[in-house]
Amino acid sequence: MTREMPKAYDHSTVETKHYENWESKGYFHATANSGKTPYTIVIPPPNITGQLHMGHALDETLQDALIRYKRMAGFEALWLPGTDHASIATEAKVVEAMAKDGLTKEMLGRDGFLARAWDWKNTYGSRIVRQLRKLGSSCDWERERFTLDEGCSDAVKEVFVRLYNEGKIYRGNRLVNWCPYCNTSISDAEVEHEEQDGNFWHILYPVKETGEMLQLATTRPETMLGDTAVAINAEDPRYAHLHGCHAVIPLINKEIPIVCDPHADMEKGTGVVKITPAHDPNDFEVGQRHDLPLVRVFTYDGFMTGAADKEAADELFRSGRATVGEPEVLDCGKYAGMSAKEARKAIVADLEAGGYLKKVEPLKHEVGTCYRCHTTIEPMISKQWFVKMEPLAGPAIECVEKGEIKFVPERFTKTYMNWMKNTRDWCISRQLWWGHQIPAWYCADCGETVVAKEAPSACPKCGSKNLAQDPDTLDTWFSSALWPFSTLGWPDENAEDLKYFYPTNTLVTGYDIIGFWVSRMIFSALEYTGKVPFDTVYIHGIVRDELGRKMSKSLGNGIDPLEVIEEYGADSLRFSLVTGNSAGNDMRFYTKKVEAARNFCNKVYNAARFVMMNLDGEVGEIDMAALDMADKWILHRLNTVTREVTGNLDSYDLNLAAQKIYDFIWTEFCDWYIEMAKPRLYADDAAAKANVRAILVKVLGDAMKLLHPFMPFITEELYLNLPGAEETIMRAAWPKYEETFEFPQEAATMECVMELIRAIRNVRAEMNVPPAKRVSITLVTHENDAAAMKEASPYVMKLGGANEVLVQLDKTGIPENAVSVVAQLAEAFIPLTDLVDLEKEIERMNKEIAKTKGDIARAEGKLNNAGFVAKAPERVIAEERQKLENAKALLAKQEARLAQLQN
RNA sequence: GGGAGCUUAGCUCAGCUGGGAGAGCAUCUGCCUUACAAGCAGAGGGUCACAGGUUCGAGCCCUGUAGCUCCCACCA
Repeated sequence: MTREMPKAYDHSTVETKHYENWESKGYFHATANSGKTPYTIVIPPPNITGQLHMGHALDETLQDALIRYKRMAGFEALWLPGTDHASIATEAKVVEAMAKDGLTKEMLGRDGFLARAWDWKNTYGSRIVRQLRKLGSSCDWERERFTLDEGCSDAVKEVFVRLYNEGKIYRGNRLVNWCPYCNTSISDAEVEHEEQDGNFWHILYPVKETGEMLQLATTRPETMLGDTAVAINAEDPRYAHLHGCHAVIPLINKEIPIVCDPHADMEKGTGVVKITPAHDPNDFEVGQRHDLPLVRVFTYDGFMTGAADKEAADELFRSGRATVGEPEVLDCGKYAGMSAKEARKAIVADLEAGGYLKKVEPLKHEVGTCYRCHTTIEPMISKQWFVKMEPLAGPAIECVEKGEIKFVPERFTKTYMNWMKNTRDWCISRQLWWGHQIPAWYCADCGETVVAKEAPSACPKCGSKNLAQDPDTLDTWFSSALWPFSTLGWPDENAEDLKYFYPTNTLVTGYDIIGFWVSRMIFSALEYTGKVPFDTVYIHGIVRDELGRKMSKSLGNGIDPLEVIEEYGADSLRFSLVTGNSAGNDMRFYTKKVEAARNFCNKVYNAARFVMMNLDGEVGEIDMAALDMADKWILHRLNTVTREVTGNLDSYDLNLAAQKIYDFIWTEFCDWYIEMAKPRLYADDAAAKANVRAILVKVLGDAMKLLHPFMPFITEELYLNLPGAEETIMRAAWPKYEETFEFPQEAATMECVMELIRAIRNVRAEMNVPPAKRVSITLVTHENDAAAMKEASPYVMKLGGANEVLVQLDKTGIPENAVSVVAQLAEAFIPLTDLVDLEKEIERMNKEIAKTKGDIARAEGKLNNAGFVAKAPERVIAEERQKLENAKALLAKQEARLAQLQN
C-alpha cells in the first residue's frame, strides 16, 4: 500500500469515491428513536432555479462541519436537505423559457403553465442537489424535501386555515408594494431601497374659496391626478383661514377638500401636502383618517389608467362586487396609456405651460425597488391577503429575550429584534401561478368566502355550486417559514421524526435573510407547534470577491465553487472558507487561500505517508511506561488540542477550531514530532520503535478525526489506511480528553529543549554555517537538568545539525572557537572550524543581554508595584516571579560568556 | 432619521471571559536534509485609527472623535 502512495495528494481520485461509498452505506442517514440524543439541522433550502455559488458553499460547509462533529460526538445527527420552489424567481425563468417558444402564460392557461413549471423543476431542480454533494455535504438524502411537495403543501394549507379561523389572516384593500414588471404585489421585506436622482417639483394649487395659490412640493407629480385632498396642519397659522376650504387640482380641474392632518409638517417645505391615498403609504393613512376616496391612476402593469380601466372598476361598483376599500379608477384622458415616466414628463410640461409650476429642485431620494428585478416599486392600493403581525410578534420577541433562542454572534439579536418590533402586517398573496394556491373560495352568487384545506362542494351560505378558488398564490417565504417542522411531518403531531428531531438545534444562515426567513420561522413555529424551531441561529456573512465586492452576475465577478473543487478539491475549498474569518463577518475569496489549504492537504497526506512508510505490520498499544519527553509532549499537546477544538466547536468558533488543528498538525506534529520520531524509527531498538509507531498512529488518527468536520474526504482516505481503523471515520468516536496523557511538567521541559534547538539553528544561520555541516555540540548544564539534557540530546543532535552532543556540568574541553548559545536549561557550545568573529560574537551577546535585561526590568517593575502584588491573581504573580528568576539566571550565564569573550 | 459593524505586519484577516501582539500570503537569507520544493530552516516587518477614562495591568471594558461599510426606515 505505502509504496504505491504518490508524493503528492490527488483529491480527484479520492473525493467521489468516498462520497458514493458514504451515501450507499447510509452513513448520512439518521434514525429516529435510536436512543442517542438527537441533533438536527435543516438546510436553508436553495432555490430550484439556483446554481451552487460561494454563498451556498460557505453555508453548507459550516452546517456539514457541525453535523459531522455532532455525529462523531455521539449524537443522532440529522441534516435535513431540500429545495425551495422560489415562486417569483422560478416563474420568471419559466416565462422566459416559454417566451423563446413564442408562448405566454395566458396562452397556456394555468394548468398548461404549471405543467411546464413542473417539467422545469424536474429538469433543473436536482442540479443544485447534485452540486451540494460535490462539497461533501452529509445530508440525509432519504429525507429530502421540497417546499411544494405534498407534505409541505399540506402544512401550508393547515396553517392558512388555522390562522384564518383565528382572525390572524385577513383579506383587504391595502396599500401594497407593487412590482409592475413582475406584475405582483411583494412584501415590505422584498423591497430594496436605492438612492436615485430625482426632483422636487413645487406646484401651485388654486384655492376655490379665496382664489389664492397654495404652493406644495412633490417628488411624483404624475400621481397628482389621483389626489383626493390637500393637507395642512391644524396648528399652522399660515393656513388657519383655509380650514374647510377646497383646492383645485390643476390640469383636470378637480375640486378636493383641504383637510387638517398631523401628517402635514409645518417645518417642511410650505407645510402643505397633496394627498394621494391610492399611491402613497402615508397618504393612504391620511385618507383612512379623513375618509377620503381612493383614486387609482396606474394600471397594475405600470401605465396611466384610461376609459376602459375606469369602466371595469365602475362595473364592479355597480354590480355590488366591490369590497370595502375598493379604489375608484380615473380616466386619465390625454395621459391614459402613458408609462409613469412619460406621464411625469407630460404633466410637468403642462403644469409649466399653465403657470402652475413654481420651481424645480434637484433631489436625491431613496426609491423602493423590487429585490428580484429592481424595477421601481409602485405603491398601489390592491386587494391582498395579509398576516396580522401584532399577535405573532409578541411571543417571537419574548422567546429570544428569554434566551430560548440565541444568536451567534450575539449582536444579531438586535437585528432580529429591530425587525420583529417594527414589522407591519405581512402581505402574503402573490399574483403568480407557481406556488401554493390560496385555499380560499369565493361564491359568485352571494360573495361568501370559504377558507378550507379542501375545495368545498357548495357554498355553505347559499348552497351555490358556483365557487371559484382565489387565483393567487402565497409568498414563497410563507412555506419556508414552516420548513423546520413541515419537513419533519407536521401537521401530524405524532409523526415520529417530528417527535424525535423537533425542535431542531442549529440554524445556519446569512445575516441577509434574518428578516425574510429566520424571524418568520420563529413566529410560525411558536404559533403552530408551540415550540421554538431551533435553539441557536448561527449567522455568517457574505463571500465577496478579492476586491471586496459582492459576487454578482451583472459584475461577472462570481467564482464557481465547482471549478474550485475541480482544481483544488472540496476539502481545500471548505477549509479556506472556515479559516481566517469570524462568524457574522463578510469575507473575501482568495484563490491564494484555497491554495494554502490545498498545500495543507498535501502536508497532511505526506505526514500520513511518512507514518505508513514506517509501519511494519500490526501496531500495538502505547506503552505508557516507556514514553520519553517528546512522546509525553506530543500526547500532552494532542490532549490539549482535543479539548480546545471540542470547546471551540461547541461554542461555534469554527474558525478557531480549524486553525488549532491546522497548527497542531503542521507545526507540532510534522515539524517537530515526526522529526523527533525519526532517530528511533531508524534505530534498532525494537521496543522503542514499536512505541513510536503506536504514538504516531494514535496522534495521526486523532488528528484526522479532529480535522474531519472540515476536510471530510482526505481525512477519510488517510484514516482508512491506518491500522485499527473502523469502516469509516464518519462514524468513528470523537477524540476525548484523557487524564493519562497529561504531562505538563515534561511538556514544559520539552518546550525548553525546542527553544534551545531554535536558538542553535538561529545562530548557525546567522553564522552562515551550511545546514549540511555537522558539528559537535556541548551542552553545559546544571546537575538538576543534566538528566533531561541527556534525554534531549538525540533531538538536539537531529534537529540542531550535530554529529555528537555532549552533556557536561562544566566547560572543560570546549574549544576556544566555540560559539555559545545560552538558553534556559543549558548553554550550548558549537565549535566551528573557522575562527569565530569575536567582534560579531560580542555584539550578538550584547544584544541578547539587552533583551534579557529588558525582561528583568519588566518583571521587576510589575513585582515592585504594590498594586500588582496586592490585586493580581496568585497565578499571575507566581508566573511573573518565575519569569524574573529565569531571566536572572539567564543573564548571569550571558554575562559570564560575554566576559569570557572580552578576555 | 434609527441600528450594527469595521479600523491590528506590505496585503487579507484571526486574536475566546483584560495578564508579555498572531496566521496565511508577500519580502529577504540559506537548503532538492531518504514524508512533503504544494517543502525545510532562519530573518525582517506592528506607539493594535485618534483622544480621554476605568484598572495593579487595556488590542480587548467605558466615553468621545474621525474615516469606511452594511442593514433598517412611508420623509411630502
